[in-house]
Amino acid sequence: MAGMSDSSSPDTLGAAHLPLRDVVATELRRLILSGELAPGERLIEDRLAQQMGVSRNPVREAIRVLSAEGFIEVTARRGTFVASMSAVEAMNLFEVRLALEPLGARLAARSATPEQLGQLAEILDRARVATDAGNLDSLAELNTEFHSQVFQLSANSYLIGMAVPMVKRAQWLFRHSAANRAPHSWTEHQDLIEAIQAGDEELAESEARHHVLAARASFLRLG
Amino acid sequence: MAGMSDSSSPDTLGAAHLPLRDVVATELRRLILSGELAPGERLIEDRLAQQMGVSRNPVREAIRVLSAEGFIEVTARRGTFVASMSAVEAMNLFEVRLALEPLGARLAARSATPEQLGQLAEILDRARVATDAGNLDSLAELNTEFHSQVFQLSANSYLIGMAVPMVKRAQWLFRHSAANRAPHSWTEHQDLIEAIQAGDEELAESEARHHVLAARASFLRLG
DNA sequence: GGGGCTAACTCTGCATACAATGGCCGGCAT
DNA sequence: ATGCCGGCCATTGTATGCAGAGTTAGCCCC
Repeated sequence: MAGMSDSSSPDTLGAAHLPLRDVVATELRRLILSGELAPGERLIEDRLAQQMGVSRNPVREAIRVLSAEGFIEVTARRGTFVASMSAVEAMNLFEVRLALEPLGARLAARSATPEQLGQLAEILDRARVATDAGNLDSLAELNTEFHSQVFQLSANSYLIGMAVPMVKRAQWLFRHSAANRAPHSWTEHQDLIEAIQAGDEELAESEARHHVLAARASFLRLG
Repeated sequence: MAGMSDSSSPDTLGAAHLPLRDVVATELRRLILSGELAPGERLIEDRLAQQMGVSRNPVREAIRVLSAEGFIEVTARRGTFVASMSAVEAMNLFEVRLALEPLGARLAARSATPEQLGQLAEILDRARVATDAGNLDSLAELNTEFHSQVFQLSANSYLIGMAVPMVKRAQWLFRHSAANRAPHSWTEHQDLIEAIQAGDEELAESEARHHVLAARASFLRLG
């Protein structure tokens, strides 16, 4: 996805700016994930375009992308709305996570490189700092980053393409459902890292499953 | 836009006609799945627009969708190309199928309605006809339909959204890798239907896993 | 007072027009 | 020849304009 990093942008010199559609898509994702755009809220192309200082065209293209990712719902000729998530849909999401996160963890354990593991550990460090500072917003984003990074380690690009938006949807879910269960979560992450680091596929898969189950249980209690 | 509307639209109450972006997206998918657009081939917006008799705008929006679905690859300012699939990427796809198809089958066994089961059976019937007629193209599409329908039965909309494009990618893979292993495949499908019909979640999951494993093995032999 | 008709407005869908970037080709110097 | 430089062309990126679907509100008629 064009959205993130491009830490390795091999593009031309300097100026090479991202297409506006990507800027808009990223911004829309942020607005939705941060809650500034409420679930069910209608998105008016023209208004968004003016707010972001672009024409409607990049906005429309971004809308197609966000729609494919599940962040918004489009009804032909009737408008686009920020996706909402019913309890049923949340369970649906957990069901899929329960299938994909253990797979991602297993593959990560199989093929992670030391460098990548370092990045994972670094996220964990930043999470500790954020925890101490009580910065919950930051923690939510780090949580997303952590899970995305695990999928990156899987080295399965098809899985990555599916899972990264899924992880973001999950982040959105937590933001809207209730507080985050920060403390538990990160010790589980620690366990997962160790399993991946050890290259223990079975254990990594099991830890990931356990983690998602715990997240679901937590969601159910709060829901 | 010349008037081609009359073909399918009752014209009575509003709507009725699909947005061109959807028409274009569907057509592009077909062209790619059928092989009329070869992997790696470059897609020129203007050319596509003219061929389909529309402006570039619907084409561009369709491109965003297809890109999100993984059928094409877009590099900013350098063009869009029909996605190709290396052996590694094919294995990646199978890995994800191996996670999602058993899940879909399990959920289908849990919540399928008789009506839906009828539709599944009907696909199987059509497949028998196509098999007798030796119509391989038809069989490939029916295969896709079958797997998509199983996911539909799962009643998990999030899963459906992910899995349906995945199934189409898999169809594309078979078309490009080698002939389809029609005979085996459909007895496996029969077994899967029976498990779903019986509401046996464990068995359905197991049958689905077995089916995907067999497909992968077949692919590996031919690859 | 209520049900529908209609007119006006809003917004989406599509097309056309314009800008800017990247690739290509030929010329020039080395 | 080889390699760099500069302009041209093909193609993508972005903006604007226009037509028609959808919605809403007021009006008429019952």
